[in-house]
Amino acid sequence: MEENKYVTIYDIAERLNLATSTISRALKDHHTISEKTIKKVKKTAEEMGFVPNTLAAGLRGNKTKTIGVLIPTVTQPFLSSLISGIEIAAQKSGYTVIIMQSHDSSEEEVNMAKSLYSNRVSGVICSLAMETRDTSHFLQFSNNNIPLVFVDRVPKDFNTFRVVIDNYSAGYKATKHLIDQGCTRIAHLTAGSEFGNLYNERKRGYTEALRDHNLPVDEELIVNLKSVTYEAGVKASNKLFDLNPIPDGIFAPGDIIAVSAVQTAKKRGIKVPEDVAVIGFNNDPISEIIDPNLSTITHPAEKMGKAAAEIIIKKLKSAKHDEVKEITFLNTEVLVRESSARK
Amino acid sequence: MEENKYVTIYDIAERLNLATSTISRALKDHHTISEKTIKKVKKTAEEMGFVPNTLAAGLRGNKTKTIGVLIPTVTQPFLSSLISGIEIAAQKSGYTVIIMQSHDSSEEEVNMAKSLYSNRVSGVICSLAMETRDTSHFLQFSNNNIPLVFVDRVPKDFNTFRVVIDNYSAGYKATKHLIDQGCTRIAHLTAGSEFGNLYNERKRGYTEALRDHNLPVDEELIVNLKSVTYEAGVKASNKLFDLNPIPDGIFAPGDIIAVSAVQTAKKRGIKVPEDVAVIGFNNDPISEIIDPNLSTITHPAEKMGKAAAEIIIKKLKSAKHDEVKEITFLNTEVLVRESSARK
DNA sequence: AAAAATAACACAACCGATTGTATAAAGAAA
DNA sequence: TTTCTTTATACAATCGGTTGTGTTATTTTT
Repeated sequence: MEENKYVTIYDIAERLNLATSTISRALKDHHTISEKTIKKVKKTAEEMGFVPNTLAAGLRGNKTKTIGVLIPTVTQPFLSSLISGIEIAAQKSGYTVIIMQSHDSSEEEVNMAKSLYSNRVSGVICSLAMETRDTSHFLQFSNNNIPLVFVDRVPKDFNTFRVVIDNYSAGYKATKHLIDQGCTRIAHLTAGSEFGNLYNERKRGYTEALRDHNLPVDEELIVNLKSVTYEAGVKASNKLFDLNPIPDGIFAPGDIIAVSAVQTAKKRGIKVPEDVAVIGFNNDPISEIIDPNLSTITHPAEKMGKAAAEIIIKKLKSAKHDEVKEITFLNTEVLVRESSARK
Repeated sequence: MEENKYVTIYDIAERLNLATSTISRALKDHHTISEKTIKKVKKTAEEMGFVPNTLAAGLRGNKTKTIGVLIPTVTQPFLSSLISGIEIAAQKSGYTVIIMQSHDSSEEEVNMAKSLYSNRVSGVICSLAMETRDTSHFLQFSNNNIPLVFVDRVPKDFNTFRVVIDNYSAGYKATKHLIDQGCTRIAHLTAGSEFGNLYNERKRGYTEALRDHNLPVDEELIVNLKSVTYEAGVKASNKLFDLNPIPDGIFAPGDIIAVSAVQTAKKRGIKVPEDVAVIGFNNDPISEIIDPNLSTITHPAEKMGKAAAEIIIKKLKSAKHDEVKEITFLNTEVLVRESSARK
């Protein structure tokens, strides 16, 4: 079989009797190179099957046009949509995306951050591992002026870009929606420890909405999940339905959990939304397929990915050394479907 | 703010009054370097915050320990699980994963293949874009001895590694299962053109199973989908349920389609599985959440990803120039749940 | 027509790790 | 003590683009 070695600009230079610098510049339409030469070089490059070596360029220029993405997993709909958004925006500007999964382990996150640094990524987008408390492994990026954007699950005290939704307001909206539907005994499933401010914020929105509408905050209606899985949701839902009286509304901070609540209710002969109205979070694909359709809070995953990537790309272009790292809030909406429509 | 520049082996060398070659070797526990020096170098490297520059190493050694993944999208459960498997296996061997989405466009696939080549990936894993007919853009890999593995959606006539399931046999098994449940008028939803042998194979399994059990192959029971979406599934299902008599079994080559069939049936007052038994394909998360639970064919996505990555890593280790590119068949199983359990 | 400006290209250093080869020092063998 | 090994480290080329600075032609200006 024919073994093509990689074609380099040296090969082109030799063939055309030009200097490599001329080849390099011609391929980039540099103004000091004549039209004629540019045309000739490009044609020859094409013919010889030249493909530039990104490594060489990156090494020399100390920029790789690569965005590192560090997330818990790629299999959650929210996160795969996030990636999709990142990838699309990156692609558009000629950036390449490197993906690593922390599997919600801090230790892996630390290693992978190092690996991204080692790969000299131009920017980093991260959604923190559930476990992560200490975020000092991200200092290597911010200290070296490598744009760093946290998305969705963000640290509290790290001065860098963030792309998030307003979880407090989303939690408030979800709860208010249930109140508007006439619910007065609204349960809330929550998750995460005191560190994961994401679920805490939603919970805060929930309690505030109750207070604002003169409803009591009943601790027995707030169930803390060990993990955000279907099974954990079933367990928690059963706990709620064992109460007497049962809650007449449930706000779950994720669609999988909400679905588990809906199905647990159905199994126990409890009608949704008549006996208990349910609202989820994320607008996962399953929410509009399940029966009854699940009301939910939209979580603009792809938009968030796009926004995060664009922040990085913009930052790399301007190369200004500003200290102000803005927080981008994306909008969420209450999506009313069957599972909560009582009126 | 303190601006740490990247620390290089030169910096370490200078600090310790040693040659860079010594540093490089010490960091790799080379046997010609004394224990004492190795310890000293490693300690200093740690202190100075040295992180090796992957680009430099890659450029020099002409190997990047990077696996390029080129797939239609990351948001399909099957594909995100595939990635997950790839990433886990890659991580274990110190490989990095670059991901690109073709969005089922051939044109993008061509560009991205070039981009992967430009990034000098060590190996490539690809699931073809729906649109792709011509696969010559993958020759740059095989011609340069860069391991190339096609997964799931593979080309017919390209001599390289493949990781697939036996779609024919899976289609046969699914259909036979319905026959075993007593179905005699089994419909099949299919997709893809004559080029996408994946769906064709499943269809072939379907027709063969019918023939083997002396059931007629009725063309009006075979509906070709324009796209593999929920909406297209609803449309096709309605077409089937407009028939008189309606089919008593449906084999859908994907869970989303199967779910659409189940729900369309329910909406029309047709009972699943009593009036019509339904079996899907893939074992997507939704299949065990939907009511009734969906019978399906398991599609070992993560295993396939793992297998594909391992083939590449193994190939890179042996570096043998073998011409035999094996096909890896992974096992599928009929997963009987409620939607087809009539007995 | 001489001076100045510009165009077109060549030269060579550079990015940072790797690695074959050379050298110096220390110890062993003769 | 001299020669031969062995040990430990240094030297320098290399990977392939990029880019600042020279060096010729060629054209324009005065």
